[in-house]
Amino acid sequence: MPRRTKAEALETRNTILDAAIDVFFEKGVNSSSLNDIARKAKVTRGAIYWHFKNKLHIFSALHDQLHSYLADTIFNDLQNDPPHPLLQLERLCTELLIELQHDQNRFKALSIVYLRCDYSGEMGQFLEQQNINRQRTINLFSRYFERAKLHGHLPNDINPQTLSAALLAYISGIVIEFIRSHPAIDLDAEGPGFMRLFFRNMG
Amino acid sequence: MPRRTKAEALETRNTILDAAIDVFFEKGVNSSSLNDIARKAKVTRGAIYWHFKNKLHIFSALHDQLHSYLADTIFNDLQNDPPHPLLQLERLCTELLIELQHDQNRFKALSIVYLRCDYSGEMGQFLEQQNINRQRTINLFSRYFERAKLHGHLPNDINPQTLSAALLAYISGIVIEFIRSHPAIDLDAEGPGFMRLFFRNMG
DNA sequence: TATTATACATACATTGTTGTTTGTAACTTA
DNA sequence: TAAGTTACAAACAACAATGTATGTATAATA
Repeated sequence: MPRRTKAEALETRNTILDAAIDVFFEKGVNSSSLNDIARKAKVTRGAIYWHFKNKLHIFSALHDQLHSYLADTIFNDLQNDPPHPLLQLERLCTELLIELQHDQNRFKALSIVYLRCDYSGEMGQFLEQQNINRQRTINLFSRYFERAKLHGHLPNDINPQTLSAALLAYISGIVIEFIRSHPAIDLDAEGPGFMRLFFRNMG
Repeated sequence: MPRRTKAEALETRNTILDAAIDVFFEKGVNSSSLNDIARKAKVTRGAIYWHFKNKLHIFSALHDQLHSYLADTIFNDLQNDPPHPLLQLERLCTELLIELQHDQNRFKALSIVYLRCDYSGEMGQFLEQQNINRQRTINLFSRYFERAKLHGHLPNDINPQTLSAALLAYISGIVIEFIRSHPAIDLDAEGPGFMRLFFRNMG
């Protein structure tokens, strides 16, 4: 019995996005049909085509909402201007890892992005976006290391940009191995040790 | 003008596999049809269905041939029984990174595995295989670190298994970032620096 | 309150892909 | 050298998914 009010329509849109996450997580982005998503959301494909141009645009919406999170978290953490930037950064990274183990939605989202989609063809555009975000993250990490250098907590021969890129690679690696081998790795138990290893000879 | 001799048939099979790598790399595993592969290999789908049960079995053949490589390389390197295991391991990892930049086929294969396929459904079986290989690699890395400990090159409070897992995550992270951001990262230039960072506080 | 735009559901036409089946020329082997 | 088997090609049937077009009840609006 259409038609719905505007608020209800927005709700429908969110219902579709939530359903898409579940379906993408179960069947993979490519093998998920709009019918699958529609059934999960208990609407028809008509509703989906009303809110989104096609499956790519659904993924795009999910991708956007995922990708601001990391940068925002780091940016907020940087506002604290801590006296021990390295310790602060280590704690932040450790928390991010542990959080991943407990936040089911973030796990699903990252699992989709890293394991359940295929960035060929039109999906390639999202790689570019991920690279932009990657550079931003590296720059944010750098701020910690530059501060650490000012405090004399870091050897002079170390390049903050390189170190940041290394840290990002390290974290990405841990996250991806965690997801790929799930549930073989316990980030609650091993996460802090991993991060300690990276930071142990700096502070 | 069939039929071919046995040697020619094997050649056809390899032609199909080579074509599959190219097509998978271009269109992604999921979006590649057997017709695409057939055209690239200049055969018909009939030939493909003769040699392989379906697309999954083509991928399986590629996956197998890819996944023995890393373990073999490390295993061979271990035979040298070097006096400075840490330096040796650092060199090995650095070489692996640099090689990736120059070996087009390995790049394509890793790009397919990390970026151009979707491990949902039946493809999930390959994740299990990757985990087995992951454990094997960690165990091989551990051998280096245990030797280093014997030589007194490593602090006693460090667990070789954890360190190996960390190293693998680090390398995986670098490789994946390299592939995802291609061609933004130059492993010739940055690879050695990345590895030095990991090993600098040990030897 | 009449009208228009909205928020969908339903139905349809098209297409691409898959697995299978059938056909066939040539290699192999007894 | 004939029979059987192999290594494919070509044709077929069936489905599944997509995009679109149409229908429609209702909210918004003037």
